[in-house]
Amino acid sequence: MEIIFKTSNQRKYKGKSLISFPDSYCIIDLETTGLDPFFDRIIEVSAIKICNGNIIDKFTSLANIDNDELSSFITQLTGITTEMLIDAPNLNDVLSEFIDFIGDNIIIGHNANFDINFIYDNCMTLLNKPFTNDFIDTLRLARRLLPELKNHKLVTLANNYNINYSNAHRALSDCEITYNCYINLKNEALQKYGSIDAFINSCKYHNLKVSEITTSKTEFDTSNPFYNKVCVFTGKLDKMTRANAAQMVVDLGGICNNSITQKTDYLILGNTDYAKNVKDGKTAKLKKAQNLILNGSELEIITENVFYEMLSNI
DNA sequence: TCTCCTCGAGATCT
DNA sequence: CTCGAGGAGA
Repeated sequence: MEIIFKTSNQRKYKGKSLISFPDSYCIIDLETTGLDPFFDRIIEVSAIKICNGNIIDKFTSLANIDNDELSSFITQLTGITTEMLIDAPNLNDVLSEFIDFIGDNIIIGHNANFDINFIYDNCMTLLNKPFTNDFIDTLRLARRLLPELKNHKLVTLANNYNINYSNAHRALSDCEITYNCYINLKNEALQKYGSIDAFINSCKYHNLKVSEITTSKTEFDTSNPFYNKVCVFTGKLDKMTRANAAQMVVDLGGICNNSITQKTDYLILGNTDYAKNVKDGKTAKLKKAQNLILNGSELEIITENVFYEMLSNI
């Protein structure tokens, strides 16, 4: 049996994936012989250059694959045939021109990592330099802006915005489709979030703050065990999310907090097996709670199951 | 409070 | 790859 070890491709100088909506950029798309940059080859390269919101230039070229036979699957998918590639220029030359065309523009593509990885690896081997441009992925934007869609394939996005998809799967056509999607996604961000900045902010890392959870209830059963009690969670609950559990506590007139203090009444223990960075199987919150108890605090440490039993007895 | 880490789950590109 | 859930540490 033959075992093939893939070289570790770290792509150390690869650009960053950005969430932003610039007015100057290059849309790119590739057609290739398959999905894997290590085994497969680029057969078509296209780009559209946009400056201050206007299309100012386009680039497209096929690239030969040394008279290799193109698979029928790719021919059927793209319409590109083996014959069409025979007289095409070498990828080496195509790539040089392409890199010049792109310059230091921000790249935009649908599932941009796919194209960027192919370009990066071929730049390394053919031109002996990395491809470092930052990029914007319309797939990533679409997942954020259109979570209601079934999926976020380019065809689905195009249908959603009534964009003509009939010439899809040739590189320049896909660039045009991606361009139209990008314009629409920008509008989507404005409409759904009020401003581009508001959307970008919503993408930033966001911790669950259980202390900020509110309730619509106005009257509480003051005899329930959570009423006016301060609860803290640690670990991952098996049967519900922490947000849901915290909501139940708050709905009973309880208070949730993110850290253990003198005022904490209950520490609810979830599962910490998954967390490899937890030493001794004890989270920082559990250790702190145990110390407080040793010093005479009334704080109670309860398991997830006990927590549910207390809830079901109400 | 903010930043960075880890893990598992779920997609998309030709 | 990216995201969400959650932890650790400054």
